[in-house]
This record gives sequence, structure tokens and C-alpha cells, in this order.
Amino acid sequence: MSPRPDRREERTTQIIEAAMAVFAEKGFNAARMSDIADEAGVSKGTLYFYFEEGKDAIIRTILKAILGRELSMARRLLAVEKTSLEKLDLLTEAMLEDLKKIKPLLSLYFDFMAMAMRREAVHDVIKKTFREYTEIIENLVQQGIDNGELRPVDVREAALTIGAIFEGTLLLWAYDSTLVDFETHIKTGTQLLLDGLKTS
Amino acid sequence: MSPRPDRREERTTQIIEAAMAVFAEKGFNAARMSDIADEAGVSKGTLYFYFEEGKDAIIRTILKAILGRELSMARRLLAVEKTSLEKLDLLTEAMLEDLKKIKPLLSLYFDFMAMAMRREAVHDVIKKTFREYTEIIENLVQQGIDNGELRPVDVREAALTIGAIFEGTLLLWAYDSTLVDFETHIKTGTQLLLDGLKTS
Amino acid sequence: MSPRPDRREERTTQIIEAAMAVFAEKGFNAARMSDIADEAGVSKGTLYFYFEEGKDAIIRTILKAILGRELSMARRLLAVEKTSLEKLDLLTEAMLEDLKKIKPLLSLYFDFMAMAMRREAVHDVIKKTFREYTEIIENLVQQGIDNGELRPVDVREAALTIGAIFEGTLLLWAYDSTLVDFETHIKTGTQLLLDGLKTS
Amino acid sequence: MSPRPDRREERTTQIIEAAMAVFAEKGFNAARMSDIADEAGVSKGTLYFYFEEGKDAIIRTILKAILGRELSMARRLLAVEKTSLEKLDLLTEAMLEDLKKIKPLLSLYFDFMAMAMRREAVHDVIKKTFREYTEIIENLVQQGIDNGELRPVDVREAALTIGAIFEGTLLLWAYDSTLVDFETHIKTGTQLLLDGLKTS
DNA sequence: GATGAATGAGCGTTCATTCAT
DNA sequence: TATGAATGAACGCTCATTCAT
Repeated sequence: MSPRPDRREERTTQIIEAAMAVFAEKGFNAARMSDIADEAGVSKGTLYFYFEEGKDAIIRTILKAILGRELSMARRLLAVEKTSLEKLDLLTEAMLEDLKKIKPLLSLYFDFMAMAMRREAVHDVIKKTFREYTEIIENLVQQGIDNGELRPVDVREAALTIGAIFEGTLLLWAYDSTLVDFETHIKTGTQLLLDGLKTS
Repeated sequence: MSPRPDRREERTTQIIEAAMAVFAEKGFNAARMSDIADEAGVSKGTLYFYFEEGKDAIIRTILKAILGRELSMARRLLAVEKTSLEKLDLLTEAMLEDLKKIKPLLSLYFDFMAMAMRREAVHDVIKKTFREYTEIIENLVQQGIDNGELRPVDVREAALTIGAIFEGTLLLWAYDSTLVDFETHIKTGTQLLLDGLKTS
Repeated sequence: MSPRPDRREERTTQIIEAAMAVFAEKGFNAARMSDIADEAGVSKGTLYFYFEEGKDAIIRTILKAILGRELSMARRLLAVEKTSLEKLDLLTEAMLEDLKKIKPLLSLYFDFMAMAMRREAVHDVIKKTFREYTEIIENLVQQGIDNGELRPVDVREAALTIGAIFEGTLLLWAYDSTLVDFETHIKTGTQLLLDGLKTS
Repeated sequence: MSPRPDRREERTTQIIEAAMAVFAEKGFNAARMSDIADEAGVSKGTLYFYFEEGKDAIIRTILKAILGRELSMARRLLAVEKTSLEKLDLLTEAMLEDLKKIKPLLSLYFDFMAMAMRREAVHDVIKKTFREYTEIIENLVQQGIDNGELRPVDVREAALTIGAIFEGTLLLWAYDSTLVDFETHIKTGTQLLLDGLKTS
């Protein structure tokens, strides 16, 4: 009945998407508010109408959007009815799938990583994400040990190593996609590790 | 005609060290040329006398200094008279040692990583470093296979996985040093992987 | 055709009162149209519906309202049946009374004074007010001389001096209300002057 | 011996004088930093080199300059060897003299007055000036009473009334210089009051 | 009549860089 | 060699005003 439907959310999304594109291309610093406005097809003033706190608020919103998406996917895995090893495979697959989607935003991800070293707020969000991620993997490993699929290794160590392989491969691939085929290596790398974890 | 020809090098070093300190603390963007001048105890003008191209030239010089140092250390390992597994241990130790020294520069490292996504020149330097690093590890793995210490796995895969564990653990630790004890986990992680690579 | 023709006046008053409150608190410059809209409980657009020329029109309307009110009070005094000295006392009382009412608007008064130095229109309104005020006092002084209450001094001079004492005391008090008790000093000051004017 | 003489003070003065001219003409708000830069014949950047805190710092500096000058003059009067009445005359003369010089800055004075109603810092400076001013006059009046020139009136009241006549006349004159001849009226006004204060 | 989303000109401020001394 | 005063392009942000609904 309201003459104006909720345009707010629509516009916000529009701006965030424009901002992601601009940030990804130029980086947070080189990106101008006017670039974002142009990309979104609105005026500079409009940016401030929807993000009163300006550039920083836009960056924060994007940070949450990017990190938030990865986790929700991982959380769902825990409930699936599979063996731990199969779930770990699924986790790898899922990450891969997700990464393909946000590939053009990869530079943004690294920007956030760098930013986190100096901005407490960003640091905290990333830290929390990493932690939850590790916990999820720990759970999978623990299940694996419990049902005899894996050797009784230190769960935390194993989980961190898997996490490290994920992050590290991503890093290596980002800088040399010819040397590293992400899809192949993330699978093989995990496999190599799991080989050592399995009960012989 | 200049009274002391090596005054130049002296001053350059002085400026670079000041710049590293400032950049590490504030990041490339927030760091002001005047901050660097103050830290170095010279005037702003002097900065341009030694780095005609300005801020960018200083950044470039630092990039080479940081990435260059890690490699020289790794290269020497190849010549050492040890078994491959022992050499891999040594490599880990050496990296650990080095990392302790540059710990305060860690944020700089991440800045470069983020920068590399957009600046070809930076990207190339990092890529080359990663590549050489991988090759060194490949060599070690190959030696291990050749003398029967390791299973005949894909050398490239194994090397990349080790590299990924190094980089990934560094990342995880950088964001959550309470969750991750770098020294312990880099060793355990590598060990877990090597367990799977060893001939049984 | 409009359903309620006096709705206009109602709304106008509502807006002006809100504007006075906001202007008094923040000053003309710092006051935002949105502040006024919020205070009045209407939308920003409505402000422009009733004051097509915007902020300036609102300021002008307030100026007239403030300066207009003081005079009407003074004019009535002339007709009262009292001796001149008594009338001067009444004038003082009346001003005091009025001032108490508009005390929260005092900052507005000073804003107008400052504005008047640069805006002809404002200047004229204030000038006219001062002039009429002075004339009224001149009349009272002339009456006093005529009926022997006061020495035959220069009427204009005396009137201006009384006016100056009013304005000056107001100023002094506005900046240091602990040093100056407005009520006491305006009376005493006028009295001190009148002492010198009286026939001995 | 220093190659660069103290250009700092020179430049600062140059900027302040330019700023006074611009502020007097346009008012603090309408005056643009670029106007000041143009008027001073320097770049906008230079303004910030000498006044790091920007526009506000310039305004503050001017405030002190304007209010400060009046006081130093008044203070000297106290030491002069004259009767109190003669000193009061001298004070009037001195103020008059000073006012002629800063006449073009009168609008600035009113700006400060208006500003003071809302900015604590400005308020304090003006308050302090008024207070010292009043004390000086009080001293003169007290001397007058002590040596029998004046009636034993309340010193504070008398001083405030004199101050009020000064300020009030200034105000009246500022808004209607045709009605009020400042020089004549400030003298006559004070005289009228003093007539009432003198011992008969 | 009333709304509030949208606009965009314009401002204060920053800072890498230059250059006369 | 070294300085630091001076520059000016460029940016983030504000807010009075407009107008489709």
C-alpha cells in the first residue's frame, strides 16, 4: 500500500556492488567516492544518504559481506550425513565453488588482510572468522578420529594445518596462477595431508 | 668531486630504515613523507635528493630488500650435507629464525601482498620469489624421493603443499597469535604432512 | 479552494517557532534546514512549501518578529498618564519584562546585530527600530524638561545616552552575567544618569 | 647570520591582515580560505603551513589581536599623572582614537560578539577583556571618590554604567552613523553621567 | 499539501612534490 | 648537499534546494 516500496535495501545493494567493483579494481585508497557514485549511477550525495559515515562505512559493510558468506557455507556442512573424510572433501569443494564466484574480489580480500594488521575492528572480524572456521574443521577431524577413519592426532594441530593449506594455497595461487592450479592443488594438498592422518 | 662517495649509500640506508619503521606502523598510505623525514632525522627535501621518484621509489626499494633477504637464506640450504628430511627441518628452522627478526615488519609484508594484486611490478617480484622458493623445496623433495626417504609423490604437489603450509600458518598466526603458536604449528604441520610422504 | 485557509498561518507559526529555537541554539550558520524540520515535526520539503525562498526567508521573518515586538511595547508608554521620570522607570521595567521573555533568544539578537553590518536589509530594520526607540525616549526627556523635572539638556544627547546605557548594559550582561545583574544595573545606571539630569 | 631572516612572523602578519580584510567584508562564514589566500597573495596550502589548525586558528588569532589592542591602551592610562576626571577623558579620547583605526573592522567585532554567545573559548576571551576594562574604570572612579572629585557612589555600578555607555554608543553608532556622531556622543554621554557623579 | 530521496556545487583540508637559497 | 617554505591538485564530505510521488 505504501507508495514507495522499500527502495532502501535495493539502493544499498546497488551501491555496495558498485563499491566492490571499484574497490576491487583500484583498492580502497585509490578508489574515489566519485568513482563509486559513477559506477552505481547515482550522485555523490546519495552515497552519503545511504552510508552516513562515508567511505569507511562502505568498506565495513563489504568486509562483513565477504567474510560472512564463507562461513554460512561451512556451517551447513556439519549437519550433512557423511563420513568425516567425505565432509572434508565437500568442504574443499564448497570453498572452491565459492571462490570461483568471488574471484574478481580476491584483491579485496587481500586488502582486508593487510588492513587488519592495523585496524582493530577489521582484525577482530577476520580473527573471529578464522576461529570459527578452525572449529568447524576441528569438529570434522574429531569425528574422523572417533569413528576410526583417522589416527588419533592432535585435533587442533590437524585442523590448523588443513586451514593453513587452504589459505596458503589461495595465496600461492593468487600470485602465480600458472604455477598453481587452485582446484587441483587444494585437493591434492589436502589429500597428501590426510594420507598421513589416516589409519593405515 | 663529492667529499665522501659512500655518503650516498649511508644516507639511503638511513632513509630506508626509517621508512620501513614508519610504513610498518602506519601502512603505505597513511605514512607521510614528513613522517619518514622525521624518523630519519632529515628534511623532506633530502628524501627527494636520494629518491628522485619519491614515495614509490622508496616503497620499491623496501620491497626488494624484504623479499630478497628470505631467498638468500633458502638457497644456501641446498648445498648443505644432510638428508632431505633434515634439510627440510633446517629450512623450517631458518624461516622461523628469519621471521623473528622481521616480525615488526609483518604488516609491511601483507601490504605488499595486497599491493601486488594491482601493481604488475610488485606482483612480478613476489611471483619470482614464490617460484624460486617452490623450486628449492621441490629439489629437497626430489632428493628425498631419490634416496628413498619419501614416497614417490608428485614433487611439484608436495612442494606446493609445504609452501602453502608455511604461508598459511603465517597468515593464521598473524591474525590470531593466541590460537596459533607459530613455532609449534609450523613444525607440527610440516611434520604431519611429511608423515604422509614418508616411506612406511 | 484550500480546505482550511488558516492552516497556512498555523504551519508558518509552527515553523518559525521551531526555527527560532534552533537558530538560538546553533546560530544561523550552524543551523541546518533539517534541524528546523525536525524541531517543527515536518519534512524538509514542507519548509520550502511555506517559505519558498528557503533559509533566508525564514531568517527574515524572524528578524521582523523579534524587532517588531519591542517597539509596540514602548509606543504604548507615551500615552500613559504619568510624569516623565515615572514613564522612564516604566520603560525600563517594560524592557526588563520583555527581555526575560526573550532571554533564550538573546543569541539570535546578537546574530542579527552582526548580520546587519553586512546585509543592507537587516541593517535598515535595525536602524529604524533604534531610531523609533530613540525618538520615544526623546519625547519622554522633552516632557521632563518641559514640566521642570529635568534640566534643559540637549534632548537628543540625553536620549541617546539612555539608549546607550540600555544596549550597553545588555551587552555587558550577556557576556558576564555574574559581574552584571541585569535588573539591578539597568535601573541603577539609568538612575545615575537621571541624577545628573534632574533639576537640583 | 642565518640565511633566512624570520620570515615566519612576517608571513603570519601578512596572512592575518588579509584575513581581517576578508572577514570584515564577508563575515567569518562567507569568507573562503581561498579568498584569504588570494588576498594575501599566497596559496591555500601556505595558509595551513602557518595556521595548522586552519580557519579557526586564524579567527582565534584575530580575536586576540583585536581585543588585546584595546586593553594595552587602557592599562597605560592608570599610570598617568592626572586627576581621575582627566584620566576618564583621556580614556574616552584613547578609545576614540583607537576606534578610528579599526573602523573597517567593526563588523568583525560584532561577529565576535555573536560568536561568543555559543563558543565558550570566544566567550571567555571577551569576558576577560570586559572584566579588566571594568576594573580599570573602577580604579579611576575610586580614585575620583578618594580625592573628592566624585560623590561616594557605588564604584562598581558607576564603572559599569560608564562601560555600558561606551559599548552602547558604539552599537548605536554602528547602526546609524547619521543619527549618532560617535565622537560627540561618547563625550557628551560620559559627561552627562559624570555630571551626576560629581560632588556638587 | 506533504514527503524525503536525490542532487551537485562548493568547501576545508591534506600532502607529495618542487626549488630558491 | 641539504633545507623547508611554498605550491596546488585532488579528495571526502556537507547541505540547501528540488521534484516525483
